[in-house]
Amino acid sequence: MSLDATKVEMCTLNHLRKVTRLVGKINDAALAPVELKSTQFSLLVTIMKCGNIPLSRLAQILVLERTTLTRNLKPLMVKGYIEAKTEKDKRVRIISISEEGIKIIELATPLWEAAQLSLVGKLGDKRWSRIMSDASYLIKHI
Amino acid sequence: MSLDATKVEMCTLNHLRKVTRLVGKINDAALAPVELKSTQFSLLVTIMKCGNIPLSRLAQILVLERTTLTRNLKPLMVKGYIEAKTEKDKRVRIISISEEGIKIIELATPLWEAAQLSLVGKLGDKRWSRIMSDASYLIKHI
DNA sequence: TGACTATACGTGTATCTACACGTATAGTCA
DNA sequence: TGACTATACGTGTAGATACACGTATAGTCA
Repeated sequence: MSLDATKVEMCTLNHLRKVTRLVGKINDAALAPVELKSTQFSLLVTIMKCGNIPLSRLAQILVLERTTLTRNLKPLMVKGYIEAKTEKDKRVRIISISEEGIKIIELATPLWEAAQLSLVGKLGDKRWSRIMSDASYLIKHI
Repeated sequence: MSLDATKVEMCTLNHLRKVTRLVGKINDAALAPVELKSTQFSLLVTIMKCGNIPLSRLAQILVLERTTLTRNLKPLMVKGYIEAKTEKDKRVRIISISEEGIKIIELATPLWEAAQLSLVGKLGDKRWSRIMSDASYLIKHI
C-alpha cells in the first residue's frame, strides 16, 4: 500500500478541527472583555435554556463526555455563574443558572452576536446555512 | 435586550464543536489499536508530507498555535515517530518524520481509512463533499 | 562594533476533551 | 432483607488548545 498523504488530506476530522480552532479563536477574542471562553458562554446559555437539568442529561444534549462536562462546569461554578443541587435521588446533580450567570450572559450576548454576524457575513448567508444544517445532520445521523 | 437562548443555539462554533467531538471520538476509537490519537495521526501524515519543515511553518499550515504544536509534538517525539534538528539558523527547529513514524503511518492508514469511508458513507458523497469544501472555504476566507 | 529590533522558540498557567477506574445511591428479586 | 445489578458521579491521567511572558539567535544601522 502506498503512503498517500494526499488522501489523508481529505480527512474530514482535520478540516473540522482546523475550522473549529479558527472560529474558536475568533469567538474567544470577542468574549475576552467579559472574561469568558466561547465554550463557557455556550455552556451557560444552554444551562439557562434548560432550567434545572441533571448533569448527565446536559452532557447528552451537548454531545459531550459527562466527565468533561464536570470539569467544564468547574470554572463557572467558581465564578458563581451556576449552581448545583440534589433532590430525592441523591445520585443526580441538578445544574442551574444563577443570578450572576444571567447577568454575565446579558453582557456577553452582544459580544458573541457581533462575532457571529461578522462570521456569517464573511461566509455568506447561503453557505453559512448550509454549514449549520450539514453539521446538524451529522450530529443526528452519525 | 432579551436573552434569546434560541438565537445562541444557532452559534456556528457550537455546531462545529459538537461535530468535531463526535467525529473525533469515532476516529480515536478507530486508531486505538495502534495507540494513536486522531490528532497525532494527522500530524504525523502532515509532517511526512512536508518533509523537513520549520516548526512555525508547520503550525501555520495546521492553523494551529505554535505553542500548541510544540506540545502536540512531544508525545510523537517520545515514541520516536518524529525528529527535530537545527541547521544554520539556530533559532529554527526543523521537524521531520522518522523510520518508526513511517511504519506507524502504514499501520494506521487503513484504520483511519475505514473510519473515514464509514463516515462518508453515512453522510453521503454529496453532503460530505459539501462539508469539506465549505470547511476549506472558511479556512481560506476567514 | 554596539545597541535596537525582529524572529523563532519554550514554559507557566488555564481550559477543554476523553478514557479507565472507583464510589455511592437506587432498584430488583429470591 | 440481603445480594446483585444498574445508574449517576467524580478523579487520575493524558493529550489538545491558547495566551502571556521570557529567552536566544539573527539582522540592521548609526
